[in-house]
This record gives sequence, C-alpha cells and structure tokens, in this order.
Amino acid sequence: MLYSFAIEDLAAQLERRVALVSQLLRAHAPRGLSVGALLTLRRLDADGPQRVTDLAAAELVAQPTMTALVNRLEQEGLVRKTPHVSDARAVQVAITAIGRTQLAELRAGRAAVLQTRLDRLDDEARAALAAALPALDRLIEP
Amino acid sequence: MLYSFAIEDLAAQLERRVALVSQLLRAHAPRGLSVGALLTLRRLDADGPQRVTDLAAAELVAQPTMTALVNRLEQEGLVRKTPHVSDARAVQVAITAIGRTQLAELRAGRAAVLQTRLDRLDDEARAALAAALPALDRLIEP
DNA sequence: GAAACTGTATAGCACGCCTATGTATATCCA
DNA sequence: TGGATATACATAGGCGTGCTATACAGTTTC
Repeated sequence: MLYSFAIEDLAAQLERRVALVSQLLRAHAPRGLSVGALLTLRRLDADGPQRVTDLAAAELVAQPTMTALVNRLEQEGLVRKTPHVSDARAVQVAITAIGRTQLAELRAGRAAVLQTRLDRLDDEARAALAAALPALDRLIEP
Repeated sequence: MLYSFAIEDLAAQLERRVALVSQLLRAHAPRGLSVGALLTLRRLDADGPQRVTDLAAAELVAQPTMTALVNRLEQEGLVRKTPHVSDARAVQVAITAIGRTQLAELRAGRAAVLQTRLDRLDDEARAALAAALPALDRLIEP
C-alpha cells in the first residue's frame, strides 16, 4: 500500500489534498489577512527586516504585488518601512509588535480550524500526518 | 518523535506546510485557472451537473462568487449552463469536453511541480507522504 | 562619465472574494 | 386560493491579490 504510488500519481494526489485543505482554511479560518500576508509577516518575524524586492522574491510574487501588500500592512501598523541604511533606493520592511500579535492570532485561528478536525482522527492518522511533516519540508525547500 | 506533537502544534505545523505548498504551486504551476476553478471543474467532472448554489456551497464560496466563476468558465467553453429541468429559477452547470481536457491539463501541470520535487526525495519520505494521504482525506471530509 | 543595472512606486487590468440588493419562481399555510 | 415567505440566480459595488508595463531615482560597471 505504502509503495503503490508512482511518483506522478503521488504528486497529483498530494496536490489535490493541498488544494482542498487550503479551501477549507480559506472558508473557515477567521478572515483578516491573506495567506500571502501571513507568510510575509512570518518571514519578517523569522528572518528580520528585509527589502521589498527580497520579500517579493522569497514569497514568489512580483515586486509591485509586494509593494502593495507592504503598503497595506504598513497602513494597518503591522509593518514599518524605513529607508535602507546603505542604499537610498531601497526601503527596509520590519514587522511591528502589533504585527507580531496579529501574526500569532492569525496562525492560531487557522490552526484551530485544522485542530477541530484533527481531534476527530485516531492516533494513527495523526501520527501519519506528523510523520509527513519532514517530508513536506523537503518538498518545500528550494 | 512521532507522538511528540500536541494536536494544536500538529495543526499549526500542518497549516504552515499547506500554506507553503500552496504558494509553491501558485508560483510555479502554469497559469490558467485558479484553484477555485480547478476544484469546481473537478467537482462537476466527478459529480455531474449541478446548480450554482449547490456548487457554491460545496466549494465554500458565496453564491455570487460562484455565479461569476461559472460565467467566466462558460465564456471559455469549459462549462455549459442550461435551464434546470424542473425549477425555472435555476440553471444546471455541466462540464464540457473542452472543460475536461483543460481540467486534465491543469491537474497535470500542478502535479508536475510537485513531481519534480518528489523526484528528489528518498523512498522513505515519499512513503511518509503517501501514508499521510488517507489521514488528509479524513481531515478534509465534512 | 556614460551606459547599464537595480529598487521601488505607479498605472492599468483581470480575477477572486465578500455583502447587499433586485427579480423571478417556488413553497407554505390559513 | 391567495398572500406571505423562502429560494435561485443575477447584478452592483467594494476591496484585495495577482500580473505586466512603465517611470524615476539611485547604484554599479567599464
């Protein structure tokens, strides 16, 4: 059973579940910020202040998309833009304390959606999901 | 190791990977239709013709959202709208042959993104992902 | 020092989501 | 049976999220 998937079939099966879980989260998690905003805030939190172009590259969006997102986040006080120290063209984007709070709430809200569903699973299913996390990390890395 | 996750931690860890895989797919899969369109086409393919409101409910979006999506899909020839047989207010939405072709291409394109990454994994990691599929299904079911 | 490159902002567009509203049809109940 | 209520979909308006193209200022290269 475990080895019955061809790689391309595994890819399709996985893609499908990811799409469905995403849909679930979109629909049921508290609405606040988008996934893109969440991922961006999390990156700023984890990696520290960065330029717009670096954020755009890391989050796999076009620069103007990131400019717009950063501006919105700034308006909501979740990030702060400051002139870059050594490049007059650039700005440095940093998460604020409010941003950190919001990030934590966002993540908790989304996790809660999955948690109520995980509560219904048996230990074996949960263990299988836990065991897949390192593999998912490998899948994600560049 | 496998049992070291509290449920809420597992929820958060899983949510994060799902977000990242989604991001990856968005950025690297061929651009054509959205995830929502993909899921909707797939539902029509799997379950047969349906009303707009039923589609909206199933795909977890508001009715006007689904109306707009169906209209766009119709314009591209991917679905066909016909008057409902027994309810003059309703329309029936069905996938067309072109829609089926497009659906298959879409899915293949997205799966290919994951496949190239799965190719880099060892058998153990792939097995872990395969083993997690039934648990993901359980997570997704209503 | 000029050309080429880089960083960000701005413009314009389409799509994807929402809520609110309008119109037609169907159902319910006195 | 007829009026009240509910349902199905379309339309309107708004905002966010993505893109490409372009503009302008600053930096690097030769």
